[in-house]
Amino acid sequence: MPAEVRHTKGERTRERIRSAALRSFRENGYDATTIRGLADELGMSAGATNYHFASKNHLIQELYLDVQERHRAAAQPLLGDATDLIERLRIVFETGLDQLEPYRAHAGEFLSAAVSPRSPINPLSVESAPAFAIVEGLFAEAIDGAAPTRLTDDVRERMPDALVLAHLLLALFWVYDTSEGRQRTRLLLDRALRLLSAVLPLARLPLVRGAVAEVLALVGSIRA
Amino acid sequence: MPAEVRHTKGERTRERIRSAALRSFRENGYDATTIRGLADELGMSAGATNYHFASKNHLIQELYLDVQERHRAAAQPLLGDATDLIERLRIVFETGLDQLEPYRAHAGEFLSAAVSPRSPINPLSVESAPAFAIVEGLFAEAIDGAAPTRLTDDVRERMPDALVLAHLLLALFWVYDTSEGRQRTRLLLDRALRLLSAVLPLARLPLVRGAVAEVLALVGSIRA
DNA sequence: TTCAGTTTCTGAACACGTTCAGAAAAGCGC
DNA sequence: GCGCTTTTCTGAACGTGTTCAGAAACTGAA
Repeated sequence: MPAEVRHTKGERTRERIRSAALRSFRENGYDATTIRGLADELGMSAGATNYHFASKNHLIQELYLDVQERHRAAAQPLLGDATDLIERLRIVFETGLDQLEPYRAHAGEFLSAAVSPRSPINPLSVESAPAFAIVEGLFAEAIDGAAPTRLTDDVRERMPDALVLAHLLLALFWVYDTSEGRQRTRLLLDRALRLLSAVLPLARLPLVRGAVAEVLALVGSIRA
Repeated sequence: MPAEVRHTKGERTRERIRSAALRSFRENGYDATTIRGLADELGMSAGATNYHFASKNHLIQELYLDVQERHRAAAQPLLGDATDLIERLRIVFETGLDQLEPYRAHAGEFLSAAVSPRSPINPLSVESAPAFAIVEGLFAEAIDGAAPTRLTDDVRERMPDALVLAHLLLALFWVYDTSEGRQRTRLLLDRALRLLSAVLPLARLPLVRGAVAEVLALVGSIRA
């Protein structure tokens, strides 16, 4: 018996299924990854995978976590170099998109598998919260570490939550982006950040400020 | 032979399938509507439905058209009474949401069935263009019929396209809205329109105007 | 070591959407 | 009405995710 085999047999099997699924998702996409295929490869029956993961859908949750952890690993080192708020946001958005590239060829399959509000693994569900807490943390870090801006507190504190949703929207755009190398998504991000930097000072205007805060709060309320 | 039976047999069968599917979608949702169930009800074999509709997914296209035509029928009479641009937009958005209510219970199923970019019936696909042209026409009508505003032309002409996407986003929010009677979605719409009316004049500012036009153009480019 | 209790897995079954060879029906020119 | 072509439909088959009764493997206390 190898020295490092701790945990129960179940945990080991679960991990084997997890890593085989992640690899197959990346190589073959969601649809072409079949339960029976995974089971054959691992020398077990199809039903066995359902013992460890309630459904094929649940395996995507593992993919979320994997992507978000890579996102953090990619973004944090770069955040050290920038002080401007917009530039820091750009870093988080850009590195986030980078993590999606391996799944580009099959992005639509994952989208439709993940998007149903009934699904326990939809991005806004409670079950997905741990994964998206990572991204929210990144945005909070980007804001907190920026040179002092003239944001009012009510707007500032609602931004990370809204930015996570903006990031999900950008990813949605990315899925539908058919341009070479998804350059249109990158362009949109650049232009949207420019626009944001132009209008952010306006968020201090009396008429605008309250409306912005309200909309941000409502938008944020959609997450479970 | 009845007097009004024109068309070929195929057209009549296709129509029978269509209306049975729309009724079942409304009553039972997408998942619980099975091909075999429809076929039994209509006294035909399952394969027959596939002859008329390439896939179950394609039946949703019929639902799109149905919803959009009801949308137009609901919005147009009300547009006669309003002259303010924001109020006219509100009418189009509100009546659009109204049409979704019958499908509320199963909205998630339809979303995940419709959302894949690979699917021929995703809302941004060429195949969906006829349905969404209706909504785009409604928004264009809302803008054109409004009292003169101070919009610049480059922004004005890109608005209908962007508003259709805004409408899709609002519908996305609606799908995830768990509040009683989807009141949060209505509230968000109200507040977003208020915000829009506060910032729309700012779109004339030199620095902002170009950025707005660029972002609108990019956002619109996502539609096939 | 033994054995009872728990965890893990098997293998068959089910309902589903879809495909397709070929049968049946419809339509049409004569 | 006849014969031929085209349209429409059948019925069986396939592969899919999922379920579940019961078998097997594992675990820990006696």
